[in-house]
Amino acid sequence: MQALERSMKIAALLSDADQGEMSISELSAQSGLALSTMHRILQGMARQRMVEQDEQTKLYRLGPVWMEYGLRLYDSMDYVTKIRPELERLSREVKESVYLSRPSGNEAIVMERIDSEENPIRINDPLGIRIPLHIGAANKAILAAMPEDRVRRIVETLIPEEKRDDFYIKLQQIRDAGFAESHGERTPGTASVAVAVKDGLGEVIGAVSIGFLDYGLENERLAYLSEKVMEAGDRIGRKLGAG
Amino acid sequence: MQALERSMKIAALLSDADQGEMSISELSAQSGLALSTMHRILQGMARQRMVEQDEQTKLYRLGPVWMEYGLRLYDSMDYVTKIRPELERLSREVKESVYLSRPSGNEAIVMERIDSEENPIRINDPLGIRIPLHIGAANKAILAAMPEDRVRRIVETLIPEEKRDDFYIKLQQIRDAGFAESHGERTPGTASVAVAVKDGLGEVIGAVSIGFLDYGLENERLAYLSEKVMEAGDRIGRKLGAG
DNA sequence: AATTGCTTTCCGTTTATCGGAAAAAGGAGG
DNA sequence: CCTCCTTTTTCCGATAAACGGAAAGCAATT
Repeated sequence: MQALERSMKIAALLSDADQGEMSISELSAQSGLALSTMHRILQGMARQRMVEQDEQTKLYRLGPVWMEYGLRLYDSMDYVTKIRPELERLSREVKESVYLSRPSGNEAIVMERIDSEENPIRINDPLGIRIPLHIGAANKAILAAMPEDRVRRIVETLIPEEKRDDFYIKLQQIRDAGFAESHGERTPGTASVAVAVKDGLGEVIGAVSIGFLDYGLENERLAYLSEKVMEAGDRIGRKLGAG
Repeated sequence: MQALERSMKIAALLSDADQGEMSISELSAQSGLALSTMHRILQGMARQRMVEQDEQTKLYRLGPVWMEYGLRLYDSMDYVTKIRPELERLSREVKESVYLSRPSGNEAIVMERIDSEENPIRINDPLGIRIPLHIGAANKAILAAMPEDRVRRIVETLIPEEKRDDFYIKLQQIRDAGFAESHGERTPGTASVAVAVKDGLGEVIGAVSIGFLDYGLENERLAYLSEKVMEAGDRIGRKLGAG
């Protein structure tokens, strides 16, 4: 099944590209595939609308199928009707950017971002990026809310042996506090607070988080943000629990 | 490149499936592919995370890559920061569901939906579906705003020869009125009003529309909605034009 | 007009895909 | 607990489909 493998590699390259566009020779160079091979695969991908080629510049970019299926999945997950309005509310309350992440394997995908309209500062984690589950407040909140055996399996693949005990202690602190916080873990100068969200069956379906600048922050503000993020998490959980 | 073709066919089947899940034998039956072939392809797709298999039920469903790339594309299009807040505002104003569609070939994809929190009635076109450009108010608004040669090419592939003249007249009416409306075209009992949205370069990037129940509707309400949708279209256009 | 830097097509070789058939795994019923 | 049936997974030799080097097109640039 190497055609698929190569296609997905190409999709990944395009997704990370500067303007989301690359020439056939650039792709060939970066992937190590021969030009003719690359050309043939791109033709095939284009027929499936996985990529499209700019008529003028000949550059390739990702096609519409990704969004098509992506949006359908998104819409099938109660986001639009149940979760997003709560995120909007939280964002208006705290006047900061608010995120929703969703676990997927050993990582979480940033599913949703609401930028505060009143706060010009944008930390702007892009939607769709994957972040390992041990990094950041949102992901640690997710881990802390998962059943123990699953946590153990994930921790054992992500964290070197000698650091695991510290990490388990950290997770327990998150459970005790009811929220997770991180400072400068992914982006220097920024911090975030987060809580996990469970569906009606008790499954962890993601985490709500607030991202903000970690500069000259008073303790009261931090307490306020963590209070608000917990409230939002509660409200979403109740919405999902009720059906 | 038949592996790709088959994979995308499978993705399409899964996307249309009941709960978004199908067994390998169901897939094999519906696609006409041999079980072993289907199994091999699904394994390959699973390695690329295009599908995932439920550990208990063995059923397959679409994997996370679609959302990953879909969200990144979505985020690269100014939706989150510029367009969505205006849709929220429009939805709050008119207390109805608001949509954003985006053209892609001869069709448009429903990119965004804001359900009014105060109005319990949900028409609920799902996100991600493709609708031919000659169907519905939003899509006709898009067509009416496109350059003439492009319109002609699209109309000639979508509409039978004897009905084209009527259609061109309809498009001109939309241009004159400044908005498009449709009644029961896709879903009986529902109607919508829409305007096209252009970016800074004058390219049509989509249409904003309001969907509502077409029952006992006074003329004033219709005039109000069309007025509001045009205002929202203007605001978005100006945001995009400014950069 | 010639050069350069790309994209696209050609085509003989080879290798990865194909799918029928057999094996394994899971349930349902006795 | 065992048997029968359904569904999933693995095997493997034949074959068609992908491979990629090289040549041909195409379009700016000098």
